[in-house]
Amino acid sequence: MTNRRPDPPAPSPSAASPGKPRKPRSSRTGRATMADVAERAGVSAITVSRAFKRPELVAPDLRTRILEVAQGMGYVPNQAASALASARSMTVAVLIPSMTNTVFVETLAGIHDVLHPRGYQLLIGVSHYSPVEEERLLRAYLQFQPDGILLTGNDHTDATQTYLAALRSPTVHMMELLDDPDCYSVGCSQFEGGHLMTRHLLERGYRRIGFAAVQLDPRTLARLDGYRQALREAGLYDPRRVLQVPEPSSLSLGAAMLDRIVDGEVDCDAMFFCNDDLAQGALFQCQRRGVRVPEQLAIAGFNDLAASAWTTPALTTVATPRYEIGHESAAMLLALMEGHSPANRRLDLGLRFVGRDST
Amino acid sequence: MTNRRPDPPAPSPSAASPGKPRKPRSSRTGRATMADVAERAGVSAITVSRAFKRPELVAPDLRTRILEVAQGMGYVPNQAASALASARSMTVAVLIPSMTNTVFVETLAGIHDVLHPRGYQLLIGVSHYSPVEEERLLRAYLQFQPDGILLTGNDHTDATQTYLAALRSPTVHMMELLDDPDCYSVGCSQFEGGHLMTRHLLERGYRRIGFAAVQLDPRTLARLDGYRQALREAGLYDPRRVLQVPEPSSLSLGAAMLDRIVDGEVDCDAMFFCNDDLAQGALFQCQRRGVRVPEQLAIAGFNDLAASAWTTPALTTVATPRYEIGHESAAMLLALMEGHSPANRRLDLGLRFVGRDST
DNA sequence: ACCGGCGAAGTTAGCGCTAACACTAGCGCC
DNA sequence: GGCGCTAGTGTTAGCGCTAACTTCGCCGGT
Repeated sequence: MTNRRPDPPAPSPSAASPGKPRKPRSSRTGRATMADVAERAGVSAITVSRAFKRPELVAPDLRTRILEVAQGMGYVPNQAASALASARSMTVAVLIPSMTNTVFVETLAGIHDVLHPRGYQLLIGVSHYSPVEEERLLRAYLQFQPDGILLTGNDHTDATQTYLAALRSPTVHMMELLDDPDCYSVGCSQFEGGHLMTRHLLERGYRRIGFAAVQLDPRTLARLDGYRQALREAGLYDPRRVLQVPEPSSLSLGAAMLDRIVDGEVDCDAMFFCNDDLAQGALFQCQRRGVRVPEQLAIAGFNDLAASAWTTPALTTVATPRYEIGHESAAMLLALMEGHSPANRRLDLGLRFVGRDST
Repeated sequence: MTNRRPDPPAPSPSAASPGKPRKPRSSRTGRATMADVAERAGVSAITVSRAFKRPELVAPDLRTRILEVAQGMGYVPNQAASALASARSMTVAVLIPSMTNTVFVETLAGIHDVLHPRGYQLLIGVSHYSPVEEERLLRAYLQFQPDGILLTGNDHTDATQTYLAALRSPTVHMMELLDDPDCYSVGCSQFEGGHLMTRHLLERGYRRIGFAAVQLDPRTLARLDGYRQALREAGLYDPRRVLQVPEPSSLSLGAAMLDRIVDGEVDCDAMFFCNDDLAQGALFQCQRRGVRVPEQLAIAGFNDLAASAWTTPALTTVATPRYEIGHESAAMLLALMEGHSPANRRLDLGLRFVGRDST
């Protein structure tokens, strides 16, 4: 047993008299500190630090002993102190528009799978598709001095852009591909996706193709552009076939939109919903109302969510590489954080058309 | 126009010569510090600190001026330094089993809505239903010295329990209700939910009621217990009607389970799926195979996900108050973090039976 | 005049850790 | 036998902020 006896306690246990500078162990938090571990192990604090952070610099046996002592004392390194001293927070801020949308959750998974093994923690912020909220979140997260930042899309407030420019922190934009050569981005072309699906519908012989959009999401609008261009190329574009609503997408919104379509508000033989949620809602509503899909109305979605393979009929859609987007964005960010410069500032991961029975 | 001119830059912008101890502004990170703001505003650092954190202690005009100066310099407080000095990280660790399961995402939303306005940041960890992984995550998050901890369920490793006991950090367990009087918990009775649904099926006249479970989730097993007890009370329990698989739940797993049931592996006239994902998958598969629900087979789920109202037929299920669980857990944690003791250590938020067409 | 009290600022001393350098053996080498 | 070299450890000096005092000035009451 080593000598555990601390200096005798101060006369009054409440007020810490400013007496001797050397405290026995454990600060106000009651947690063991690195100095406590060092003392117990008979080494200096820096050696304990190295045993944890730079193991190759410490003799193996000593390291083992230090880790044992630390474990025995329930020592946990203090990340705040480490971040302050080393100017590295081992933290990455991730801003996404939504967490109920599985698209972004899968992106998060991809990010996590790359960054977590390297010791980075994610600070996840949900902007609810609002650039202003995004700015607020960014400001909050900057307090953590994140070593890197992952943003969704390129729809940011001026203040956000200013912050990012003033900061030296590496930043990667996910989902959309940016043209700005100073920005790093990983994603796929939403425009191309819209174009792709519309061409498919044209090939299938549909001539009165509608588009159903929610306005919140800028990616939706890029798909709309693709749709528009494809129809213009075919000489079939008619703005009256575009149905746009301000609400966030949901199954019930898709159902409601289908009602408006079937009830004659939009004259079309095929409807391209800007995402699978809406399309699924529409399909469900078709079942309820007895609308035959695709005979009476063809329905297409976007994203290829899990349930889209299971609806009746199964939904034609475009698969987006969202896990990969997260994965590759994180990999690119990692490279930037480690001072490398990635081969490509703009990584297009492509899209995959998924033809099923609904068209 | 106020004077915006900063001190002239150091002669050599690259290497900061180790000359005078007084640095002009901005440390190695290049970011403005509190001292920089203080100097510019002509006050001491502590006043800047107070202007941000304890506004009531600073004269209003001075405070306004300080905030303006800070804004102009792009100053962002350093959370690591603040945490170190104040022993408060303004951080809460949240451990959930899954992020693809919307149940937990909605819980997160509830947590966020309470904690975010109070300035707390969430550290979100996903354990993938593994107590060992949960322990690893907890250890990682303890480095952040979180001011509070939110855990899911009560299925933890011994080491996790030890950590929590050694720590003084307030902890609230979500989802399940714990009997331990030393623990705080907010949730609903999974057992009661299983019992409730099974009673409903009995009332409807079903006599050969099966249960489909995934093993990963302890909450699932509690529902199974409720099911078992209800059937035992009715003298109708038969273990051969319990279908248990090890995989994580998904639509396709539900579909696969339905196949096994319909193909004769389980003799039943009603099937209680342990969650809506499985039940939805089963319903989809019924449509494909032409199994009439509920005439040939009744199907029930658990949780009441959004899509369950839209399937054909609509799914009978039990609604769980997951947003509320998150909300109330966070509220309880907040009380604990602020030193109050909540009225109730164990908050049961109840369940709601949702009868629809599938039974 | 004097005092107490209060509101509003400043001073001092760390929080727990790590960068950067300093040191000490022990080794091989000409 | 002194040199350089490396591996392994220690010393020093902060990182940027805030708790806990201390100080200052002003007010009103007696």
